[in-house]
Amino acid sequence: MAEPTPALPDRLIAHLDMDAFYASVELLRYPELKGLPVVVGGRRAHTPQERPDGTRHFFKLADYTGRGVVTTSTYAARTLGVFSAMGLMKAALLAPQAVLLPADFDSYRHYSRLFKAAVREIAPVIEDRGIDEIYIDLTDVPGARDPVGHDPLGGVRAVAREIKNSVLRATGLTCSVGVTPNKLLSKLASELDKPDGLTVVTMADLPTRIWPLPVRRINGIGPKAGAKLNTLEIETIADLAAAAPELLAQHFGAGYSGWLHQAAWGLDDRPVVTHSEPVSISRETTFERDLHAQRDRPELSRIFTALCEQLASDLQRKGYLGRTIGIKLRFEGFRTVTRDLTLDEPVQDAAAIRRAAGLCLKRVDLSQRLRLLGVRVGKLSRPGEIEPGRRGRGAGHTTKAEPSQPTPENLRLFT
DNA sequence: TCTGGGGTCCTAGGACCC
DNA sequence: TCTGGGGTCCTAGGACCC
Repeated sequence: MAEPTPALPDRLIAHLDMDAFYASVELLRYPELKGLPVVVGGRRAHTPQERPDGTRHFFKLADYTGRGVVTTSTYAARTLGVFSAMGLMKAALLAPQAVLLPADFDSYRHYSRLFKAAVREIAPVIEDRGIDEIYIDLTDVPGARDPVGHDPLGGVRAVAREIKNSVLRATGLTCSVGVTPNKLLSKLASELDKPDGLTVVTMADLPTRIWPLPVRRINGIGPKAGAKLNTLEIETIADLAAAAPELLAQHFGAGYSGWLHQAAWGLDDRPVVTHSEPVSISRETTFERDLHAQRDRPELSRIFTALCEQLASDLQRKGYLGRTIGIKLRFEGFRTVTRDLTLDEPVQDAAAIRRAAGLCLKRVDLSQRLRLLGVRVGKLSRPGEIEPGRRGRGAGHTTKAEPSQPTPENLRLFT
């Protein structure tokens, strides 16, 4: 009698993450940079220059001045301590000789479409998680549940291998794939053997593969929750799994503490969501230098109008109207403030957005200098669509927003 | 050496309606 | 006149993610 085949999990979920995506796309264009520390980030103006002899001049990180951050770095740059979201000025201290390239999102979107199309031909149930990663439901992919030899997971391993090969053929880029019974574990698993990894993790592997990791690796535990867990002497996912649920409930809300416990035990039943509608669309910009509402009024006014125009064109191109218009301000010192206003009828044009955003602006004290200005549109609908969930509030419209800080001198600052 | 730009979701208080 | 409970919408802020 043959051994009974061990039961496969109900679901087979993959997480696919492109390796150092933006930087890798740049290396396709500039192969002479392969193996060197390269950083993508900052603003234009650092585009490599072609020399008469056909070679290229690249800008060095040391040459950079300004407010940018690292968007991606190559693995060579990471060994020097340069990681995503780090300020470029700080990165320049760690790796002055690293090559700096400006981000080229059109190109990244192109490769993003290519890799997703390649995956879709093999496994059509895909959830978009941004430009460089996806979840894939492999449960019903032909062959995924077939054992290979004595390996019950041989079939899904082969499918994942095929997906990786197909992505490489379509783009010239490598990716890392984790396959587990759910999204939470797959996201962790895809990182275990980066770059160019293929990692299959079952519930039985939890103690050896997942529990030794720091809690911060869990998608949903950020800097704040991570630091708080550490003060409770919860450092690893094993510590979190062993923590008394009452202890967690004392320090985190009922919902979050329950989720923390479930996550540590590798439990997650979220489905792979193949389609979703946007909730909001926004545009924001950080200034090269901090601007003052009065002294820099013309410049601020121009930027404000431009943001509204870009936003309106985004809405029109994507085919949405929005009923809630909001602004975001970031002051010197990084304090961030938002204001929003919900209109009776959805709008799509720059003038209406600008008008509503101007009303929001009047509710903010503008005595501090600004480093960022943003405009947002929410409560989106399609043209002609009856807005979901909107019930008339009568003609009264009683909740007229009051200025949260009565600052009459703001009234005509840059509106 | 200060920290981008695009998002989502959650919480909490107050207004308002039944 | 006082008390009250449920449900939804609006607004502001914050945590988190890519």
